[in-house]
Amino acid sequence: MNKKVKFQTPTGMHDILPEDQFLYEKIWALVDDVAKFYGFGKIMTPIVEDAALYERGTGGTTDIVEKQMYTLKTKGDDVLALRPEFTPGIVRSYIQHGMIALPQPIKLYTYGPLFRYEHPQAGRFRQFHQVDFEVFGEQSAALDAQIIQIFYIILKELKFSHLIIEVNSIGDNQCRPYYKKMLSNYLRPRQTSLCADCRRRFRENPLRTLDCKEEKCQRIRSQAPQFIDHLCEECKNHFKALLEFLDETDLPYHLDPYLVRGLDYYTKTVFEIFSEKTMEQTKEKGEVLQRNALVGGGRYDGLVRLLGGKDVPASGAAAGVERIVGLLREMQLVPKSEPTAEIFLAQLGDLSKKKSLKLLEDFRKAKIQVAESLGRDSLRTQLARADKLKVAYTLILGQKEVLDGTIVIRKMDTGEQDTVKLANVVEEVKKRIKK
RNA sequence: GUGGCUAUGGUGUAAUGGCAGCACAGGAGUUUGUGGAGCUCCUAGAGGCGGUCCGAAUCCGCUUAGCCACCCCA
Repeated sequence: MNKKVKFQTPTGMHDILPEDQFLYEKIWALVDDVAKFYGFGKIMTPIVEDAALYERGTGGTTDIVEKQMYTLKTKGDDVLALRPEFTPGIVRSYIQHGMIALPQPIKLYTYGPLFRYEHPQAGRFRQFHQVDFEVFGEQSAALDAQIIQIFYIILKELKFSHLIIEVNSIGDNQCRPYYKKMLSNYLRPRQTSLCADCRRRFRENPLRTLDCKEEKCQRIRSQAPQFIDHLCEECKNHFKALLEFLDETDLPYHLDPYLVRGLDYYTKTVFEIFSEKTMEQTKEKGEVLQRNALVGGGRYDGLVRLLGGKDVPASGAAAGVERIVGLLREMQLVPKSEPTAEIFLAQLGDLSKKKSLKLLEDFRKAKIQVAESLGRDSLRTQLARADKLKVAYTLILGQKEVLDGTIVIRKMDTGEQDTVKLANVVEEVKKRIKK
């Protein structure tokens, strides 16, 4: 290895090695399956978009846009950004392709890498993956509930047990300005008692003081007017309908009146899904409750219009894949990776090595996984390799066998060996692994 | 952007200023065509740069990276 230069993954980014692929593949397959059933079509949008799409869509005052975007200038002087989240890109696609002309609702899903420039820590990376579901053109809370249900199902299928769904409504542009004012009026005389962060939040986005973890702030907010008491009629009804749908589906939700989300575009429904396990564990460590959501989302009725489309209601959510994978590992819910091969082909001598290539192809056609070690000549090492791979049978094709047109089938756990005709070996193996 | 902790073969670790050692993994063997145990041998290491010192993995400075926390978020 070169002593001077040591290349490694950029900060906050990781290789997903062959031995870890099965977990990701399992998640993709599950998501495809659930999405298909619920009528969501897969969409893949570019990893880079016009940076202005996020500045306008995600919101110029959000951290994501203010300090976490990877932007780049092309030779043609376009300013592009590595996507920090999915929603604006999908909204752009909805508008660009005139999906409004299609029968609504339009249900879309996707998954892939996202990029945010921030300091990496537990469950937080600069390149990470999300699974994302979006619905356009339907204002009913039924769709909000369905999205929550879909993510709940996905986590359930991955064997998560203690899931909790936090829901809230943050109103719309009818009632939110009104409530914001009310909250500000309440907070203003109490500013000095807030923590330093909340004093800043009070100026920038008073709603965010609601989910502060500082005890003194929590004391203050407990007396604060609650948004759900001051929703406008439409938002109130929408929220009520959502809760009824959730009751109907038996989802274990919890109304958290202090749940507000950082993105500017949310209206009405907001929700997050946590594993209670993470909460317990962080409590044990004596730390402040860690709120690493597995899933987060909500309704964004104003975004399509904001990005240049018609006034189309929409709702969506995204799950953090690395967080899911990390938690699966922590809770030891990680399934053992499947054995890579069922049988092993050991060969001795040039002639038999030549026959091996063709034989392997016969097994591939029969859909039987065969491992081999064609680079090695010693039978001893080949058997050792077969043993390590935990295959049930090893085929031994030696010089003698090649001349006789036969092959040895060795049962690894007992050491029993049968000699069969080379022409029949696929059939013979099939017979044995079926048992 | 701020703060705390850390950095030794591929992996996990040891050695408190004096020969970098161990385990696992990997490779070659263990009498020539039969695995799992044992044994023998081999491969492979101080993140980088500088400083102190006769001598640095060890002390100091800077830097890079990792982990964790704040902020914020999936």
